[in-house]
Amino acid sequence: MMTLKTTTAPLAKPLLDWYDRHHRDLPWRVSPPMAKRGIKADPYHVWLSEVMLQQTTVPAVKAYFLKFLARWPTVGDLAAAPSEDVMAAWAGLGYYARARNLKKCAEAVANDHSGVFPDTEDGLRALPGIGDYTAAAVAAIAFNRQAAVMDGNIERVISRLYAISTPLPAAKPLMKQKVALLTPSDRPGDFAQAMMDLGATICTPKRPACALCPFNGSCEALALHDPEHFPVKAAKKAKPVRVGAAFVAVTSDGEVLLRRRIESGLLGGMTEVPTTGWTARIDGETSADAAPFAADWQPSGTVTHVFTHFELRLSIWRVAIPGRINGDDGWWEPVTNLDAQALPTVMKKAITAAIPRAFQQSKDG
DNA sequence: AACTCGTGGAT
DNA sequence: TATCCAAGAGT
Repeated sequence: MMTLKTTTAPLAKPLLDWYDRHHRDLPWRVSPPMAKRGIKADPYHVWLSEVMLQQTTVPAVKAYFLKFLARWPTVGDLAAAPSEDVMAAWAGLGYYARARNLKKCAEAVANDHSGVFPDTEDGLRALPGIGDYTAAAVAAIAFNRQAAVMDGNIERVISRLYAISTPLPAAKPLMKQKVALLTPSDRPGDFAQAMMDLGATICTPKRPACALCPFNGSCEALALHDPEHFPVKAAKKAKPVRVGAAFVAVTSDGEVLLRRRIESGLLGGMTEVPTTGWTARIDGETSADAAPFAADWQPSGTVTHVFTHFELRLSIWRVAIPGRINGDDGWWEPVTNLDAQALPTVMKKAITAAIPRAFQQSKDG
């Protein structure tokens, strides 16, 4: 007779035991030894780190997290900060809608919740920039709620544990059910973090270290001798290549013409040098005819930048002029102050192509 | 449901 | 070099 598989809930214990020994120490995390001494996670720290970590690697986040925390120690401080400062501090981290929503969320907490984060998944989910994942993660990690946390790491772990052959993203609801069944009432936050650490360090996309995995006696993908086959994903679309131009004008006083992009869409609300009207779907003009003002524009090479869904090749034009010229919009910024601007990486590349040492001229650098 | 939305490191 | 992909959210 066949043995019915027991409920999967008992898998939480070997995972938590593994986590107690092998957890990563991260700046925003209260590690098990600290928790044992009664240290509680700060919801502000948990929320800030979770937003930064959305589609972003741990190494990239660390410095930004520490910088934000030093500059805005509480959610109230962040709520009171000028948006331009927040966008400039976020520059380089990508997905800039996160920064816009971060500010909105901080304001909502400060103004509508007396400066205290909601302590339930539903309450958190209603805030700007907090989706299914982040609501569950903050509820579990900061408030010890038994929430089912599902991110890319956990999708991989679950898809292998149960050898789920349905492609993502269609398989997400099933995977979330599985996670909910596994999540314990005791230490749900550590369980979620343990699952993510496991996915990041053991159950990796390539060459998973199954010999070290606390689930290796239960993993169906390992039993099939092909863990790398999971998760199955839908095919991706090819990235189109778009072209455009960027214009770097420098006065004899060492000022560069900058302007602000519209609030929505690609690089929304960020600062740029004048560029032509390229988008993910439409090529922009590449010649100096499209410059913000007529001048002796000089070609300065091209910059290639790969976004998530398209590749951009920008023709760079530069000109040295005696003094300011009225552009239709924008402002003139000292080259020595470019580091303080909300310049996304693609714009730093464009400026560097025209002014090679532009970002080595900061006042305190 | 399918798109849009950055960046840099690993393989 | 090309591809993947990393603690996803908003529309």
